[in-house]
Amino acid sequence: MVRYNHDAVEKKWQEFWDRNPINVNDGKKEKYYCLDMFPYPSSSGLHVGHWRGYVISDAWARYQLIRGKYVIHPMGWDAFGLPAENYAIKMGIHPSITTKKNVESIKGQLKQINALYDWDMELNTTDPDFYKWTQWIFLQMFKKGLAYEKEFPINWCPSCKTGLANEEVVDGRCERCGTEVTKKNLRQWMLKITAYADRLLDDLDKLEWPEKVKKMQTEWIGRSYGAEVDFKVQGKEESIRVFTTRPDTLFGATFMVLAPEHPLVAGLTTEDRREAVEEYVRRAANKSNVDRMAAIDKEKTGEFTGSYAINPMSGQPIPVWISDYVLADHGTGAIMCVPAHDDRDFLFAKKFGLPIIQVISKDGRETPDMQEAYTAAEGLMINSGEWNGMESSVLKKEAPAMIEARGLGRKTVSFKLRDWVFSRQRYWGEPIPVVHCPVCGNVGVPEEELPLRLPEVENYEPTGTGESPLAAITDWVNCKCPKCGGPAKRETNTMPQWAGSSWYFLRYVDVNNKDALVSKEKADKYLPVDMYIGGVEHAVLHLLYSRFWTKFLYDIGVIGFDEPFKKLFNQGMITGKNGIKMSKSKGNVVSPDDLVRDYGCDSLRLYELFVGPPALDAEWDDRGIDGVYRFLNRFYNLVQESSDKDISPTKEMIRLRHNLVHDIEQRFEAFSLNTVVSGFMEYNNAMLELAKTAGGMDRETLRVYSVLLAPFAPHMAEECWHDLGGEGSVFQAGWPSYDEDAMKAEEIELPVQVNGKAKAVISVPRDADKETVLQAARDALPGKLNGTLVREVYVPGRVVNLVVKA
RNA sequence: GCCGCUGUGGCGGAAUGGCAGACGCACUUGACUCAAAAUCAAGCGGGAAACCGUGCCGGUUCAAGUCCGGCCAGCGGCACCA
Repeated sequence: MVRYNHDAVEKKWQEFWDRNPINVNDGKKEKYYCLDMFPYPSSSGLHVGHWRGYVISDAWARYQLIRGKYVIHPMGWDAFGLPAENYAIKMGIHPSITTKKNVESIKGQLKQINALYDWDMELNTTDPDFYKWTQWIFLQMFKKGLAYEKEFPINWCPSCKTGLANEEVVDGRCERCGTEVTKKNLRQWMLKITAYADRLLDDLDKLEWPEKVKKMQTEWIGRSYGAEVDFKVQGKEESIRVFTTRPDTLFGATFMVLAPEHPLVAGLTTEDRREAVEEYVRRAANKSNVDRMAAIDKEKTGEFTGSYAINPMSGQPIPVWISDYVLADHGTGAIMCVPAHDDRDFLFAKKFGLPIIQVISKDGRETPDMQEAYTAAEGLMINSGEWNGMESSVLKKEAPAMIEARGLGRKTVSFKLRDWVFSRQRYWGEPIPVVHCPVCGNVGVPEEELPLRLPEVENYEPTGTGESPLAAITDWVNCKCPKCGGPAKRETNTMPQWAGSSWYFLRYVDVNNKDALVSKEKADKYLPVDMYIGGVEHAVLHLLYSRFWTKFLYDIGVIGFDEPFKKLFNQGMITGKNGIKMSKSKGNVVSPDDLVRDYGCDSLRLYELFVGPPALDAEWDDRGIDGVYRFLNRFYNLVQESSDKDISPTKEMIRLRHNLVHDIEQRFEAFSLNTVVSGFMEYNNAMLELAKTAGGMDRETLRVYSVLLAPFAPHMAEECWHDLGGEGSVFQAGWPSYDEDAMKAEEIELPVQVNGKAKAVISVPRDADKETVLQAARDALPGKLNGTLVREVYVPGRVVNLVVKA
């Protein structure tokens, strides 16, 4: 057995591909855009988990290439972000230097994968030629009123010393560092993503994405249909506006609850209640998200304001309370409470002895002594004046229009999605291109002045006061108003780490364009992304933001499509032993570098796929790589043994060839990449068996095998392709086809069951008739049929089952 | 609490309703070798066998890991969203 020298072979073909490019854009081929989520150039480098996604996408990209497409498969760097900045704070080294160094080392690691990456398209979000366009997009949003300033209590990470978007708060903690998030009243730049809420939701239907991700976005956007209803306050001018999804229960509203932060609270509070209410508001303000979530399922708390509102349908006065179970930033920050038909209102009413009026009933009668709320919209209306006797489910749909017609409120839609808090009080990000002028207000930096470069600073340390480190550079901050020429100050906040990644995929195909972020012509020709591969952790962050930006750029005519990623695949995470996430601090990081050195790129590529179903997490175990390495050696040796012989294919060999193509293709198309690899092993084992008697395999079958193997083990495939007399490159050979008829054997093996349990195997001609098969089955089981044969089942080509009664 | 995913040998895992455990790892034995490694060959769920075995309990079917109903466990998402 000849040992396959992976070092020499892989080096040889890498040089060959450098001289003879295999992925050539001749302008005629159909394009295929296969994209990886680009990495953050971290100092710890790549581990075997990063490889997995890159290998999956590269195999898919190479498959498209062999199928005759021009494949766009770029790579770049999402390089703004906290680690480089924190390192700068600690060591005083500018983030751009750290970033550059990390990019170089990771690029070296990436090259070991030998993906089809077109490095001429490489981009970096921290490159001024790139972030010029990030700023340009912001300016267009500013012009359209989609970027606006607002002061309000935002999520604040005390450790990162910056504000956060809602999407960056996970379980009340900072998505990055895990620190409990607090509230801080800050002037912020906001992006009006809520203006796109309906489209972001409805267009999910167009996407071939994992249902899980679509569902997460659906829930995040959180659309609910209902009505806004105004409740007049007794004896006062004001009215309280509520949002409800259950206007059908309006007659059952026996009290109201306002969020403690609601602007009307102070005005509604009567003197005798003031002390208690103010104390409650103070305590609620100090509660963190984590505290608030811990309070779910616990007893409700609240205070009576002393005021009453009028139920607009029944005309009855109902007390107005405050409680922290009502959220200030959802709906209108106030609710009507229908204790008979809402769990939370029921608990609140029980706790504080408030009246409960049942308005929906299954049988038209009141339920005596209700023990829990009846929340279904099913049943007949009772205690509801003119609505009595109506079907609740019907009324639920019709009530908003009826309420609107009577001038009590209006039909409306509510979303959970909030506008995107877009400014960060940190250094290492894109400067927000706005000037604050005391005369003209907020003025956008003129487009011809872009990029607005990030200035050098002495001190990167975030101030923690809500001011960016940039605020200390007075000669940068002080500037002239672009509109009136008077003295003005620059915006000192920077953009969040998600800015560049919201549009980078558009830039790859026109990476050097000085006049536009992408030319219309190239955008039409090469975009959007056909297949996007990455982890599931960005389901409501990057993937939502980039959909928003794409839709905006579509609306202003920059691009001609409004969804960035047609297909999405989320690969599972590779973990260390016992499912523990690989991390430097846990010391369980497995580097691909040694494995590439010892086993070669192809072996590691195959093993990355072989570890398990690509969508599921997998525990890494170094030992398994021996299996794929042995397999590659065996295949290599079979090729060596066969290449100089002229073995004419037997029927079995031809049949194997067609079955091979069929099986690999089917598994590949189904993205069952682990079974693609095991399929290669199975067929290799079968070929070795046939080669024993024939002295080798026929060259055509081995050539076909090499083509199929090429997306996964490109070097081995190219080597064998050439050893077998193939011309050019294996990647230009075209994807082989198969013939269904040629796949079938003349004799087939059929399992014979008795009462559904396998007892024997018979071999019959492929086209044998039913009686012949059944006779063969009976003959195969002498003595095992103790009982009366009551039924014989024959599923052609599959199974025989003899049903016997004792 | 709600939603989703997962549950199969010592391990990773495979099975369009049709021979459960493909493929691989680990392990055992043999060949080669002075020896080891590598390689090759054989074996490898339990049981002496009949048989029993895919988280548990039922059901549908000639036939269930697979379909249906009800549970249990682990992981993930959402969570006082009106």
